[in-house]
Amino acid sequence: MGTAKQTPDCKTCLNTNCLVRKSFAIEYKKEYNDKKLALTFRSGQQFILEGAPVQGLFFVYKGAAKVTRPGQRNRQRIVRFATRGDVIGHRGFGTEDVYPIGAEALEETVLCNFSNETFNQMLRDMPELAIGLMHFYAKELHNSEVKVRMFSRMQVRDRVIYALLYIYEVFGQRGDFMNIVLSRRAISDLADTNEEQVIRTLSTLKKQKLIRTEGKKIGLIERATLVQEIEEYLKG
DNA sequence: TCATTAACTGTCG
DNA sequence: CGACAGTTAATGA
Repeated sequence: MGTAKQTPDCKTCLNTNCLVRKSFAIEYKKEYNDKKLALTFRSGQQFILEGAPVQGLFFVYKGAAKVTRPGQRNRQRIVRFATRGDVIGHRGFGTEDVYPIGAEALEETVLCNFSNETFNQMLRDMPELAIGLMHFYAKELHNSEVKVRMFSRMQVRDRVIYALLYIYEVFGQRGDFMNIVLSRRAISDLADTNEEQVIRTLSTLKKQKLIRTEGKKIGLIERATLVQEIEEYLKG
C-alpha cells in the first residue's frame, strides 16, 4: 500500500465532480471525513490487485490511474482511466468480496479511501450519496455496453481513434498536446490491439494531419473529423 | 561507454 | 491483423 499522507478535507477539496464531496456540500459529516484514509502512490505503482479482498472505495484526489482487466491471450485491457474526483473499485464494492479489476497509478497520485463499513454507513446516512452512486453505476453500465457494441464492429484504426477521443475526454488538451503522457502500449491496451498497430495508426493519422505527435506526446488537430469517423458506430 | 527502454518500420503467415 | 525482428533515438548507470 501507499504511504499515508495528510488527509485531504472534503470541505476544502476542489474536485467538484467527486460524489463524496458533492454530498458533503449538502450536509457535511465530519465523522466520515475523519475516517477517510489518504494514500499516495508513485507512477507505476499498483494499488488494486485483481482478486485481492475489497477494501472499500477509492476516490482520486490528485493524479491519474488506469483500471485494468485481464484480456485474451495474456494481454491486459484498460477498462477506463480515472482522474481527479473519479471513483475506483466500485465494481467490487458491495456485491463481490474480491476486486474483479486491477488499478495502477499513471503518475504521482493521491487517493482517498473509505472502508466498506464506513461507506455503507454513509450510504444509509446520506441519501444524496446513494442516489449519486446509483446514477454513476447506471452511466457506467451504459458506457461499457456502448463500448462493447462499438468495438465489435470496429477496425483497429477506429478503435485507436476511439481511444484517443476517450483520452481527450478524460484528461483534456491544453495547447498542442493532451494533458497526459501514455505509452503506445497503454493506448493499445485501451484500444484492444497491440503496440505496433497503434504506432502505425498514429503515424497515418499524423500524415493525414488529424493529430500531431512529438515523442510520447499526442495532440488532436481535427477532433471533429475524428468524432465524425466514429459516430456511425453509435447508431444501432 | 554500454545497457535499457520506447518509438517506429518491414516482412511474413 | 497479429507476431516478430530489427533500427533508431533518448536516457541513465
